[in-house]
Formats: sequence, structure tokens, C-alpha cells
Amino acid sequence: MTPEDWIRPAHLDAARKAQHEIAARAETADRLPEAPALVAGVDCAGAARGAPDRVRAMAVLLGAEARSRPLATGLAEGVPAFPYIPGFLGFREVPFVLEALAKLPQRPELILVDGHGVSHPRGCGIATHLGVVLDLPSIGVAKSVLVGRVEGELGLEAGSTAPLVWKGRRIATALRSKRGVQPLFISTGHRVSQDRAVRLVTEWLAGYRLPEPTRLADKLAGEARLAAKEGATLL
DNA sequence: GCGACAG
DNA sequence: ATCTTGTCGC
Repeated sequence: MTPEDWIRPAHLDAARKAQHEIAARAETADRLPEAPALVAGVDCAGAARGAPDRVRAMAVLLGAEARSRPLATGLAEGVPAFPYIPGFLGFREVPFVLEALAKLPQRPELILVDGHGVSHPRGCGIATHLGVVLDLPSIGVAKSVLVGRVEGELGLEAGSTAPLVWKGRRIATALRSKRGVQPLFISTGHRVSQDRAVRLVTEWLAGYRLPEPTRLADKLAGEARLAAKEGATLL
């Protein structure tokens, strides 16, 4: 039974408290299959400018083979209870992501999330949030830094890595997923170690900056948003 | 007090 | 996240 405050806290203080509770339950050691064959990627798209604040969550389920052909997709949308506040992204998107994941025919063995895991002020980024609530292995795949700084030199070649450090701790790994692109920041979400997280993300790359699960979720969420916009125009 | 600040 | 055409580089 997950506390309602973990999903829909009434206030920012309750949200902050929930993050501390979730972070305390996050596992940073590997507790997942040797080779996850069912991986889900999730991402959210917002409403167009001027339109009322809405969130559209897309969940994509991929199998170990045919990684560019989703086995299934789940879509959910609605009005978020939280505005976007750096450090509190989960309370805005998690409700819809849970709904989108529930529409998948099977429970994934691993979830790749667009955003940070433990590389967060309170060790509770959206990937950790989702992972703990669902008690599923999860990894944070962020496109920019929230806290901390990259130490050392990050090579320009694909596969290069460098630690993201904050308060003397390595909280994530900067990964050059493709030559010539800005790095990704990979962090433990839940039940996956930092090093394993980087290996898994690397294994699910397919020539693009983002790993397939997240890349497809991002693309499909965007397409669904455009489709909705067209529909609204026709009405 | 000032600057930073996932999506 | 979103607003947006052309353009520079592999």
C-alpha cells in the first residue's frame, strides 16, 4: 500500500517529506533480471502554449528483440495537480505515468525514465519516485543536470563517461551516448546499481542520443500531442 | 541575499 | 516542456 501522499501530496511540505520517505526506500544495489527482456520507456509531453496546463504520459514496452518495434504502448492524459517546480517533477508526472503503464499488457522488468533518479537534492528524482512506488527496477535518463557537476574530462567519443558529483558523492554518470551530442546523465532509480544502469542504457542505445525506450516514448508522446492538437482544431 | 534550476 | 526555418556538420 503506497501512501497517497507519495502520489498526490496536498502541499509542498508534504511532497518534500514524501521524497525523503521514498528516498529512504530506494535500493541502489542490483535486484533485477540478468538480462531484462521487457523494458518500458516513459516520457511526458505538455500542452501547447496558450492551452490549459495538461500532461500527456506515454509508456512504451519493448522486447529484447525488435527493439524499435514497440510490443505495446499506453497513453494517459490530464490536468496535473502540481505546477513544474525543479525538484518536484514527480508529483506532476507520476500520476499520469502510472496510468499509462497500467495500460500495458504486461509489467515491465525495468523502466527507463526521462529525468533523474537519485541525482536529486533529496535523492528522489522521478525515476526513483516511479521505481519505489511500483517496486520495479528503474533508471533515470536525464538530458541535463539538476544538481552537481561533471568532474574530469568527458571524452567526445560515443561511450565516454565521467562522474557527476555533488557534495563529494558520485550521484550519476555523464554518458556521451553518441559522438558529438550533449551527454546524458544516468542515475540509479531503484533496484539498479549505478554501473549497471550505465551498462543497461548503453545496451539499449540504437544510434540516437536517447536509448530506444525513452526515445520512442518521447517521440510517440509528441506525436500524440500533435494528433490531439489537430483534433482540437477540427472541433 | 543571489544564482541555479530534471521536464 | 514549448515557441520554430534554415542551416552547419558528419
